Amino acid sequence: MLEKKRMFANFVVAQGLRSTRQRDIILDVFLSTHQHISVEELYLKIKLSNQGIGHATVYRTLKLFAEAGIAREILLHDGQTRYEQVSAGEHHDHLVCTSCNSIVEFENATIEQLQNEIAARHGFLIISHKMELYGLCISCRK
Amino acid sequence: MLEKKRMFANFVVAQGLRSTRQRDIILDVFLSTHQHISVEELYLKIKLSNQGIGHATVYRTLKLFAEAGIAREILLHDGQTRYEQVSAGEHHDHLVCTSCNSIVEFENATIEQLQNEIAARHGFLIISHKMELYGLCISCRK
DNA sequence: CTTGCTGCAAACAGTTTGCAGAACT
DNA sequence: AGTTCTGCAAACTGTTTGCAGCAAG
Repeated sequence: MLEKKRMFANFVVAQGLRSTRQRDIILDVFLSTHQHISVEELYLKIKLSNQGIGHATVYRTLKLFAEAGIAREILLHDGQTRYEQVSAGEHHDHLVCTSCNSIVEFENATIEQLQNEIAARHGFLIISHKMELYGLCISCRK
Repeated sequence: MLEKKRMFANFVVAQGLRSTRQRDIILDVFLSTHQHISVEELYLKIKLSNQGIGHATVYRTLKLFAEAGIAREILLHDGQTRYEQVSAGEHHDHLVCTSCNSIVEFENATIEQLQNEIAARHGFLIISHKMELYGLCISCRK
């Protein structure tokens, strides 16, 4: 939460962007949400307490959050783009070499997103996942 | 291939739909594709050899294929809906409910493909994999 | 003061839909 | 003959963009 505010603040500075009232408000509201929220839902939530923040700003700001690494775009099958918080405790997946047992960690947002889609299709609410790819590492292939 | 044509034919009969020239053509072209193809790409492909099949028909027909279980919608981040063939013999992964321990099998060619890409990026040769998504199933969510 | 940011409305892109005519059974 | 299906174009929906004014640095 504070962690993410700091992350975004750093990002803003690093990219030479500006800190604005709107971005602060949108970040607060976004961080107060759970699950994946659509842009429209977030926009309406913001509108409740803060007049005069437009759709465009919400769209633009969420893209910034994604770039800053505090939000992730989720695509479901309802034609709306949703965003979810990138949670700190997220773990990495693994490439495991069956020959020398070396392990390489990796992460891939697209796969995570597909996992969410699959879960949604089955009515599941994903809490965590485990993915391990087994094979031969570059040195053991030879 | 023939299998899928039969599946669709059965579906058409079962649902009291009609067999039409357009649906046959679209199915042929779709089955001749690999990977996930966008509706527009498919439409253009069809147009090459068959004049006068409209966008709307392609959209409507692909939805039918999905209902019939021979195609699957894929969402990437480019704003276009894509479809991939549901291939038999695909490896299944699992959705596991942490509350009632029920397990739902699923399969997703796109994830498999991404896994290969990731592996390639790290010089790995994938032999097998395991993916399990943990969460709450539709009945345990309530 | 300079430049980036915002809100608005218009523009866009992909998809869906209404309808009259064509095609299947 | 009775319906469903199709093609077209218009309508829709979610998202992006151009621009004039506003605000942060």
